Amino acid sequence: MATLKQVAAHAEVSVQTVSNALNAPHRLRADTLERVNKSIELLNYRPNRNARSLRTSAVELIGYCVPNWPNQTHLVMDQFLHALCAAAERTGRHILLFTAPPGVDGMPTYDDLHARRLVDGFVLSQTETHDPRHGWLKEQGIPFVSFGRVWKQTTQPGPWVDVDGAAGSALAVRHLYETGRRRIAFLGWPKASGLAEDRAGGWRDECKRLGLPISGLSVRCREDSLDEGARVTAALLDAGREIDGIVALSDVLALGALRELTRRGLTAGHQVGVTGFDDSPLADVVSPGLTSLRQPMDEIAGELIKILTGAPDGTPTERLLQPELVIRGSSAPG
Amino acid sequence: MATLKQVAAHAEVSVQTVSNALNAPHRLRADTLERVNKSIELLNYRPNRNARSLRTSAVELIGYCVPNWPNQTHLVMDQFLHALCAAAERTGRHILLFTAPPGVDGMPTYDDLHARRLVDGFVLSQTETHDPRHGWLKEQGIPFVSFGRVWKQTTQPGPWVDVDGAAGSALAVRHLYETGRRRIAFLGWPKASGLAEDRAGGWRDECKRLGLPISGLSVRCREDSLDEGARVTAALLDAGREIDGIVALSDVLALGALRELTRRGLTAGHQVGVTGFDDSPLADVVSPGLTSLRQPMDEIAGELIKILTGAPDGTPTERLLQPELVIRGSSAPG
DNA sequence: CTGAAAGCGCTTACAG
DNA sequence: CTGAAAGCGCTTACAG
Repeated sequence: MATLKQVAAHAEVSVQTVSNALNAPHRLRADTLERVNKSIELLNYRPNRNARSLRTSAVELIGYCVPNWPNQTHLVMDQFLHALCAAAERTGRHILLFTAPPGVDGMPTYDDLHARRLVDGFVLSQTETHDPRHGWLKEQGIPFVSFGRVWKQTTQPGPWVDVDGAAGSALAVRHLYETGRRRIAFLGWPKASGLAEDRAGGWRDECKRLGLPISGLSVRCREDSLDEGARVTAALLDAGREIDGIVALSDVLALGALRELTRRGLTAGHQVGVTGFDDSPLADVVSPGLTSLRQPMDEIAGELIKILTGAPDGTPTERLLQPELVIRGSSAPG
Repeated sequence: MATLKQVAAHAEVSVQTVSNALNAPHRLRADTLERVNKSIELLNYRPNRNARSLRTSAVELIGYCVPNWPNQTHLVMDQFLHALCAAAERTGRHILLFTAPPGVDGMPTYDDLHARRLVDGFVLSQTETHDPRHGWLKEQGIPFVSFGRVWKQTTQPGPWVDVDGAAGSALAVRHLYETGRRRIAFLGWPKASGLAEDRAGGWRDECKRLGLPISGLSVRCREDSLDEGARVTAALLDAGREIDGIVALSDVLALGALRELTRRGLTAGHQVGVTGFDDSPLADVVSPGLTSLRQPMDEIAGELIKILTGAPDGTPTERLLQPELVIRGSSAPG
């Protein structure tokens, strides 16, 4: 491997000039620049990143904790990681993956990675209600940005990017309404998580706005599973709610609803319109396909990187992005 | 941040001694070691990784190209990444994620990451038939290990770890046989990929061994989609093949088969036993669940890291691991 | 516009 | 067992 010194010798300039050619080319006279660049190319020179990082104390690496929740598979993680990676690379940075215990037990790992200068900062995701990581990192002065809000806190520590769940539900309700549905149920999650409340609120408000009934049409599932989605759908139908639309809080729940409809000889997208959330690979697995709310991954990733790497310190930044309804057969006009 | 120098001053030893306390503690006298360690703890010292890497020219980072194939979602990628990360961390290393164009167009990216010392080497996955990356990397002398074989080459460049697809199919056939099935079909893939041939071969051989028919029972799908799995299953049934078992090359294809069976009023796991490959999250999405062949992710990851970081140069290493059959309702005794 | 010098924080032979 | 010195490959003020 060629070094800066060798390039300098070859181009008959000082190392400083070569460094400038790379990092501040405008400082060089045109002919010098050209000569240096020729030498760089000829020697196939690539700056050693470790030397640079040591000097500048910036590693241009962003830490991301790869989640491991067997009970809640992150079905769009590959999409998210690809988008995050691509966004980081657009600024000359990369993503460093690591594992850590959940919650506060994982903080020493975050701290260590930062202290040993393996990363400049972190992107947090899989945010939980009362997530302790944000406050901890902020207190330590470790740079981070969160994908997802920490709910149930008056003011969230640090910057975040999230997708507007309420607007998503409203979009789904409006779409079902426009395809002729008038009794639209909502399938929610177990305990009152912030995310669930957000999406439920959007359903409720939009139904009210459209003059649709909501009483008895919102149900909570015990867990995010297909079986629960099916069970709850069965309960709604058995109770004689006469529903003709279902907005489910997740694709998994929505698929459960579809299964129950099929089992009863009802055609999803015909008698009952169904929508899910996140536009996971599951949405394309059923037939007809599941209408679902897509998270704008590229935009999310772009904002995360921009905030983490660009925002001047102390500027709390918050970005709420809009989901997009991907329409498939499960919500075809009835 | 405390530096080595400050720790040395605090412990009243030379920097060299502190370095030894960290990297070769056996060289220190017990009391010196203890004194140094106390100072390290007191000053909350963490060695700067960039300085270390600059000196040793090892970054302890392993590159992994995050795939982006919308048409072939990597359904177990999160499992793989978690296992890979954990295995790397057990050796003090981490995973660096990056994106690159597919095929030979991506090689400059690999080269650049290595030349600029962002990574020591690479883990390749999503290996394709005739994958050009292996030969290229080997030629450049860039360390790598492949998860998955490059088929159609007499001798594959570089070390690899893979899962025995033939053994997997054989396991599935034997299981279906043991639950009473005697006419077991195989759902394969479009063109003759090495992976597809491998798995098809296992089905064929095991059927022959058990004295089961194979003629007309092996079909190729045009793509890895649910619809194709369903279409091909319908064709088999319409042709009066009287099948009572289906070994599918992927979970997606298997799910298609299940859908078609359900559509015809047949109960999977009752009249027809069905198995898939990879034990993706999809396997748990259907009801009854899909029996599928699980790849031993932790073992795969462990071997990959061991080969990449431990093998002395020039030792070509090849590891073929065994999949495990995860039995669910789709293959319950008929 | 260009260059000589110092220094980022470590590790590695080499002496003692 | 411990220490003084050199050096990994860059960048950053600072002079000229």
